[in-house]
Amino acid sequence: MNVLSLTAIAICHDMRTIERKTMNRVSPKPMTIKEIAREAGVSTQTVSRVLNDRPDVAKETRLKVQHVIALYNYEPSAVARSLIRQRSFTLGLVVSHLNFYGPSAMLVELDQQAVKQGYTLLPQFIHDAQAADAQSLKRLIAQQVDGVLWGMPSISDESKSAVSFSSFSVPLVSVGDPVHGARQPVVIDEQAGARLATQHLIEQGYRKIGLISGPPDWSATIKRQNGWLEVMRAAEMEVDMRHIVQGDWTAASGERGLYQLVEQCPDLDAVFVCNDQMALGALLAAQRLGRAVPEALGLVGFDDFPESAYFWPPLTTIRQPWAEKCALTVRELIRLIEEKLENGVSTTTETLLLPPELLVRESSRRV
Amino acid sequence: MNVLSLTAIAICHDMRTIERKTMNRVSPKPMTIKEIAREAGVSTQTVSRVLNDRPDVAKETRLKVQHVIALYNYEPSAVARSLIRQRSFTLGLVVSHLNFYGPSAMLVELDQQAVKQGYTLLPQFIHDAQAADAQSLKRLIAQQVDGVLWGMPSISDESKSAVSFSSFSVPLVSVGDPVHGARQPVVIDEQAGARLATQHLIEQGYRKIGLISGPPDWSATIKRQNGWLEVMRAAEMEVDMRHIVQGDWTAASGERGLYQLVEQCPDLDAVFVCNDQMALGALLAAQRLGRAVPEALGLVGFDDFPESAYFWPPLTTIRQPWAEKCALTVRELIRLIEEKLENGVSTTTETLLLPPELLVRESSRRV
DNA sequence: ATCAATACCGGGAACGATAACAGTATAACA
DNA sequence: TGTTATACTGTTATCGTTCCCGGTATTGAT
Repeated sequence: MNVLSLTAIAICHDMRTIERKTMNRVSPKPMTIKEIAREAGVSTQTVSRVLNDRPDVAKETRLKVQHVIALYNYEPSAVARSLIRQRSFTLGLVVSHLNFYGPSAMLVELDQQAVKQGYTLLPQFIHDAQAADAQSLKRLIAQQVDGVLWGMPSISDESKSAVSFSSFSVPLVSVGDPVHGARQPVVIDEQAGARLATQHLIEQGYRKIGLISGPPDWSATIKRQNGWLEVMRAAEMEVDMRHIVQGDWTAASGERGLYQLVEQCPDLDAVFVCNDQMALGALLAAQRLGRAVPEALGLVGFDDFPESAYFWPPLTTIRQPWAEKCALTVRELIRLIEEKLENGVSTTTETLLLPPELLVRESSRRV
Repeated sequence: MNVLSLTAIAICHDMRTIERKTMNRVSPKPMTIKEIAREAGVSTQTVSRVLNDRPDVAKETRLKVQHVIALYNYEPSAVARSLIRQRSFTLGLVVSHLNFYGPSAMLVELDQQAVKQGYTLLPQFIHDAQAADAQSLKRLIAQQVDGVLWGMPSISDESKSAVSFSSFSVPLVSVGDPVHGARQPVVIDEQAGARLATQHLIEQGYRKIGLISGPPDWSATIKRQNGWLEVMRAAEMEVDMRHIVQGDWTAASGERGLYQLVEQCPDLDAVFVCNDQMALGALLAAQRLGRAVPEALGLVGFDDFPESAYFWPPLTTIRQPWAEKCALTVRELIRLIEEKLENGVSTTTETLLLPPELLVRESSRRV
């Protein structure tokens, strides 16, 4: 590639010339199994047998049918299939806060895993987190999903009561907040993660450790807060309300949080920030306050946001095994579905607790 | 909230105690319209009329039916509906790279807009970007989607040929890369954005401006690169291959990119980085090279990543009107669908070109 | 009292596929 | 020759809903 070729591309890609196209293309209706059958000179049943790889079709017939299918680029209607089979090979997912790293990372992980197991993911995005209720589940059921993943990371007022969750016609497991009626096959031990973070700060010699927490309706907030509290107590450190401020997971709230914290508690020498975005805000605040990190202020985040390693200074944080959690949860849901299909009953399994991991980078290593 | 209450929460939320639950709940099959009809003492036809708010039902009958529906928490099967109506009120979306900010932001925007217009979004996530082909479209068609949004931000080898895209049974528009057979109702003028960014650096007095670009198979890369090139040419600045390095949108590649750039071109005094994550990496590299930003190195990013304002120094960048683009594109797709349903033909519309916007922050303002 | 118009309701077909069953033809064996 | 097994194929019913039609009851006008 040289600069001359760049110019050529520049011209042909110039978007300032308004593009015109006609759209009057014919839109051929998709073929049906009946038409394929007619073309191939067999019954629809035989076509169906070919589609589903059943054994009792003569080799010659099968080839003929396959030929016609390929010729017309035919694809059987998933809708008609779901209706007759009472099965869609689809997993519903109720999720919100995709603008945050955690939920969005889990979405792709869940989809990947579902696809790998021969299922399709049907996500239902909740834009108003308070409005996630049984309604969203009903919509998924109407779509004939075989099972549902509850991925809401926070507790809405509706779902707190959640009467109708328990009497539910398909298996339901949670990858997000605990919810009445849904099992959590896999849970990450965020409390232990918070302990790791706080412990690390103590080991580095920090003594007055504050907390910037998340919104109180997220269970993650509670768990991380409790982990911090436990270690502080165990180390017999001073803990009171002046050491805690509440954020909303955004960098903006992290910045505000640190200002507030140093005001409430001037001799503060470190902070455990409950996620990395807020930690970024706190880093900016520290910079503006003239407090060098980590020399004059220790800092640990949570989540291992992909950009955290490139903050200045690089952020020490807690990595959560999301991929493993998602993979195992999907696998468990599918197990429940297929087991229910056989026995009519789903068995009990225990909750698996996965440990997070501390990633030490410069921001919390005293020099 | 005081610290004592925190302890209480700590105990009841302690996840180290393994949770046990039995799952042998009854799973009542969802009700059908037939059962509702029987319960209400009317025909299924009448129930259907009530469900669809048709006028010719006696007020009394309607109330009775509605009561039964509410009683059993009945929801009509979307699958059966789609089958008979030949219409699903669902829009397919083919998309990849959800780990990046852009695609993920567009996903929520598209969904929000679709829902607002009474449709449901059915995303099909492509995990291997090279494998996005006509196959993914066939799968969506099998699901009876009424239209498809092509959201792939890069060009795969498959879709480059893309023979089968044009003869397609439902309307298809693109919110991502241009693709043969799909219109782009709305396009963001990224080239103009890149011109704004580069122009701004020149106005701040920088003279040797490098470029850290993206992967070559993203049209965004080409456009941003061309915008930079145009302005450099117009300002009669020196431009050759030593001023360009290629990244992959990640912060890691941005860091590497800057090292490489200053090596190739030691008198460099500014960089236009094609997205904000790479800009973050470049900021780290600058820090490590001992080049203060913006005094000793000007820097402008692209995309307005939510965290950019909290980088150090805060990042000057280009904001793209994604929300507007998504909203208008969805609206246009729905227009095409409904028009086609009436006339059988879709009309031509011109492509709308939206201008991005320069956000000046400290990283590119010389002091 | 007759007729037409209106309001309301139900019966049957259909959407596109599969399940269950019932055939037909050929081969194999007694 | 008859019986039975095997290989293959077609017919009918079905999933849950809506569309198209026809039917009855009520009203109002003549």
